[in-house]
Amino acid sequence: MSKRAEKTSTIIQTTIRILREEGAGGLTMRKVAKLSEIRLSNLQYYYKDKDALLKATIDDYFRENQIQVTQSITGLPSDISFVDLLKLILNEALIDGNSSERCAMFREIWALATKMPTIDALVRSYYQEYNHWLCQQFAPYSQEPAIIVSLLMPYIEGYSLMGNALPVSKEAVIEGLIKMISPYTVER
Amino acid sequence: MSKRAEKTSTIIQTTIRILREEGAGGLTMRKVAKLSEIRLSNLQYYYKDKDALLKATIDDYFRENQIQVTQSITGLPSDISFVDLLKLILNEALIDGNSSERCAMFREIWALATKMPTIDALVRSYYQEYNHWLCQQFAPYSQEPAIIVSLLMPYIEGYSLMGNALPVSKEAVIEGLIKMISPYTVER
DNA sequence: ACCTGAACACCGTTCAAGT
DNA sequence: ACCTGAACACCGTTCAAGT
Repeated sequence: MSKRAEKTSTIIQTTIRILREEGAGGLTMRKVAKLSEIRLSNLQYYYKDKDALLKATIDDYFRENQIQVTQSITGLPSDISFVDLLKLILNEALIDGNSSERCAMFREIWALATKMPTIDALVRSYYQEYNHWLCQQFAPYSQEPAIIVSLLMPYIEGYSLMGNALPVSKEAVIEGLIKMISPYTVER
Repeated sequence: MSKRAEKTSTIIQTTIRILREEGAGGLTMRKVAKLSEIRLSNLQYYYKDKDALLKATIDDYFRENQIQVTQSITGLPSDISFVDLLKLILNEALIDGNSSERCAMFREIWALATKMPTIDALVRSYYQEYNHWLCQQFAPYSQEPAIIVSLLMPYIEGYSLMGNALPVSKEAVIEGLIKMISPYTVER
């Protein structure tokens, strides 16, 4: 690994850590520099300002995330029923946003995206790739995977924001979601 | 209106404006003071620190918001069909998060809530009241309004985050949502 | 190409002091 | 009760200077 690659890697990792633990408000160039054990001016040599650092960090974060997500489904028995697959996915995906570091990170990213077009583009293409991949996973089970994905994915993200304020339980929600998707399912 | 009420009101309004236009990152006590035409130390007399100002502001913002939301549905013909009512609501509620000031505000609030328990509580009770009110609106049309609300509301919030990255159009999504809700509908 | 420190205008918070 | 300015430690960014 080149010197540049090594340094930028530790910088990005420190930035992700701070973002996770303290949010964008707690992220300062000086803190990143100190925790990365370099000088402020050296940090600025690699990332000329805070925006550049944020862009690179979120870009990297999405890449990591995509790998994790992809691995989470592969390795399942290939003869699993669609309903069981959905139950599995929903049980993992529907989480209280306050309990999860991943959700905290995404909330910061969503807020940043409204003010930084470059990050907004990153978010959008992340979701597009995710959706596309999920469509492929659902294709064997449905003739309209696109509509299933379009009904599920926003719900999952929204649930992380207000799932703890709903009048029915998570189990009831999952049951309802699966019932709503069943018309799009295909017998095999 | 008392002096205190007058001053705090302009302070809160300025804060909302800055939050909307520049986000929490662009909000500074000094900027709020200047735009409210008072001294920094005077601002701090009313709100002892940034957290206190944010809490009061978001509290106020939710109150305003609740009034607007409530008014948006009242005044509809009372013999409107459930499907038409849902179409109306969804057409208004499913919006691209980048185009709306309201969404920008909510994204900031969600991010703040992860770090500030006091704001998290505000968000939660806002959603709970909203959901409860919506359940009442749906009660005449369904025997299970709670599950309908629980399926719709998170979707609406999630759509503001990633609606522009879905493989199908907004119209197709609305059609799908209404189809999914129809089992819960009651003939009148 | 990579790294440094000093300087600048700004920030939140504290506090002793006024009316 | 309401308002003030000064002081403190911190912030992002710029830049001339080093290797």
